[in-house]
Amino acid sequence: MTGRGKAKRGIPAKSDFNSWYPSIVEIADLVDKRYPIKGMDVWKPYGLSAMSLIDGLAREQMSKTGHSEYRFPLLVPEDLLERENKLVSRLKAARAAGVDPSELRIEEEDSGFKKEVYWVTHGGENELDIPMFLRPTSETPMYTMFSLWVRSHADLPLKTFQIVNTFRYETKQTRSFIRVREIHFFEAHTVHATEQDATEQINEDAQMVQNILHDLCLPSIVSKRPVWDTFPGAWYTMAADVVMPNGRTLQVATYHHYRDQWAGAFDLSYEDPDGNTQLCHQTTFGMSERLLGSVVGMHGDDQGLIMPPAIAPFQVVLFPVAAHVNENVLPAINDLAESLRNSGFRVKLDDRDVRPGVKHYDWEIKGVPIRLELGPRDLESGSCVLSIRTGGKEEVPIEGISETIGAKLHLISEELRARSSIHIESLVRPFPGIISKGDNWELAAEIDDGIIYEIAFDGNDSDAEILEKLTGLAILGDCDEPYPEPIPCVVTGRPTTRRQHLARMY
RNA sequence: GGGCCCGUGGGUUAGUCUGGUCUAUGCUAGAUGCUUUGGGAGCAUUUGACCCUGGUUCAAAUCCAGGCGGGCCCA
Repeated sequence: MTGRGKAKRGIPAKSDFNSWYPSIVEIADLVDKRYPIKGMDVWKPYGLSAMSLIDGLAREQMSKTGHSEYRFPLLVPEDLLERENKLVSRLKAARAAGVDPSELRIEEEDSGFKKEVYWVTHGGENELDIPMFLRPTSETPMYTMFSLWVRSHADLPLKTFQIVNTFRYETKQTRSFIRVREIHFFEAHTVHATEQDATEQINEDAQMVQNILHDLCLPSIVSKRPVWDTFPGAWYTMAADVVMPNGRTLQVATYHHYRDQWAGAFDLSYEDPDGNTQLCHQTTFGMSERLLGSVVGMHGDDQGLIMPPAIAPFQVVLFPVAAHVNENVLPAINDLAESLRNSGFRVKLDDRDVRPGVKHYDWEIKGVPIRLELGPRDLESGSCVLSIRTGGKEEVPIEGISETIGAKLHLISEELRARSSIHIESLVRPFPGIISKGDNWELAAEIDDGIIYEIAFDGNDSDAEILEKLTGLAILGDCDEPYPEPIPCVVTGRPTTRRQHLARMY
């Protein structure tokens, strides 16, 4: 890390995160945002490769836990949506009334879902009898088929997933990977005989999310979302939030326990061993390219991206130095690249005819964990020079290079985890509390921008609203790590172990 | 949902307020040649732009209206 200082290719300082992020995704060649539709970027090979590796992590988890990959159609006929809308409306009304949903009449209420989807209304020049929409998520198409597939308890559990593009007509400001209109979506859907089985699936989902985030070197806050922030049709929603450098949280994974609510709407039932018909219990688990967005946001620095080794499209980039003065350099580095490739590393040999400095900067911006240069001097000494993206440059022997690289990659992952843990800890602080002033509430002390506040909270919806109005922040929900001892709730004063967070969400 | 701002080569930018050698500036990126290679070399040659439609005017990148596209802030 010597002799640097000036901005590279106009990358804004990372301290100016709101400028840095949109610049870096294009400068590092992850996406091209110039496609003329808001919120629909072109995936460039480097970005797509990183995303595919993230998908690989998800597939690995799915495979280990007995999920099978499916692919459902993109288009959904409008009439199927009616079931979903009725379900959502009914649950919404039930919540508002504080009544058990089964005791409620079904109202013809438009859930508003229609506004968020893209519609296909024509086939050629002919208007379609039944319009179709582009899936915003796949409950509707999948559950329609599940009800055909599931007949008996022997068909359960049914554990499925797919990785597809989904569409949402976003009207808010879009951001690459963070808020997009064409979403690269991972969704796992499971069907179980009992609520308990479904609950166990939720636990399995929680573990899988942590496994993936570990590989991405990202700490997270896992919360059970408040009732008003629960996915439509779900019994409850769990979410993992990553904390971005500007202190805003980014929801990167959700998993929902549906109980038998969706099964009721989609006639999804099975015959139990006693010959009785029972409704199924379901879960879903979703992730998206937001995982890549959080990797970009969390690990990058003023020099560019830093790719965690688990998903770096190239873990090692090799380039020759002064190959023209010693004709042995090129064959030697080719051998070196080949041997690293055979050891299982993702390797790129950059033999472009440009000066070495250019290559250093290029690959630094793209966040390649290790750059390896080999020149005439190294041939003499039987060594090569490694530049580590998280810092440091050193000469190492070529003998045993695969082991050396493997160890370095491991250290880089550890370093990234340490950095992001420090980062998240520095942004989460205790809440100063609120004070009652007659009918009004006031903050006990000023709160800072870009900080996540931890609270003990045991209040209801309107208590939460007081907090959210006062702070301009949102409640993430019940953290999966409650307080060991009860603490007075910041609003009601009742002792509670419910640890929650207030944050500005993306 | 409410408000504000901006559209000039691939990127970035000057020019717009005050219409006129603007035949449109600089940087960067691209191409070709020479040359160079252990952290962004140099020289020469060269490609490439006023969002669209209409209006005002002798004259529009510049003023006006509408459209399209993009960005920001607030609820």
